[in-house]
Amino acid sequence: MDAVFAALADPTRRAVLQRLLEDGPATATALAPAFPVSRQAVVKHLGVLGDAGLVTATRDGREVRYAARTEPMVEAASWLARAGAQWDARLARLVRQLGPR
Amino acid sequence: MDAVFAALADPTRRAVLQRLLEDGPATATALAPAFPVSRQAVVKHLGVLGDAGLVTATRDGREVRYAARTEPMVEAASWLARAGAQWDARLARLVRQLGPR
DNA sequence: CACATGTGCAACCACGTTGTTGCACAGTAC
DNA sequence: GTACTGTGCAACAACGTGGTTGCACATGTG
Repeated sequence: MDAVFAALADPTRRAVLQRLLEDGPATATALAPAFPVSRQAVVKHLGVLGDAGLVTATRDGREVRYAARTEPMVEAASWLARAGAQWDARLARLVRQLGPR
Repeated sequence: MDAVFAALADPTRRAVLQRLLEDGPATATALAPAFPVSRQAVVKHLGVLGDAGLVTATRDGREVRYAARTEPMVEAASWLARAGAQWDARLARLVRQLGPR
């Protein structure tokens, strides 16, 4: 949970994640030019996202293809919903959608 | 948005927030003994939560009473829902609940 | 083989974060 | 006024983060 929120706290990282969600899997090298940082920086970001379970890396020949995962996002949303359900009708509705777990 | 996720990334901070959500407003001094850190540390955490809009501070005599706000939590949940809606049915349902904004 | 290209590793820097302690200051109570 | 208690401010240490660069290594391609 720590790792998930921490990963989402960086704007570049959120942008990388969105890109993977929208355009599908990609390599760090392919991703980097779309962002104002070096390839190495993107690799580090993908590492952080990976530690949080938000992306998976699969090797394909000499390339490493990164893909987004939604599971941790659901869990994060679930935490938010449960924490605030008592005080916010919208979050309470989300709890009913996601289940109390 | 950065500030909200960053604030939620720290476990102590999430615990403080939960405490405020469950037991209602409280002062930093009253809160501190419940956590394994000094009062000053709690004050700093409340400051971070405040910068993210997750708590508000209101002065009452010589005391400062902190209260939780759910608005940023809804926004964070909304970001998660919209980002992953395309790939996760649960998140897509949340988007319908929260509205596309 | 020789060459180009994608990855990985390491060092390094600047800066922010989390936590501490110590002390000053402001209200409240006697 | 004096004493107590809640806040605020500042300095400091330790550590993590985001970013860079440089170079080695692995894997395809001519």
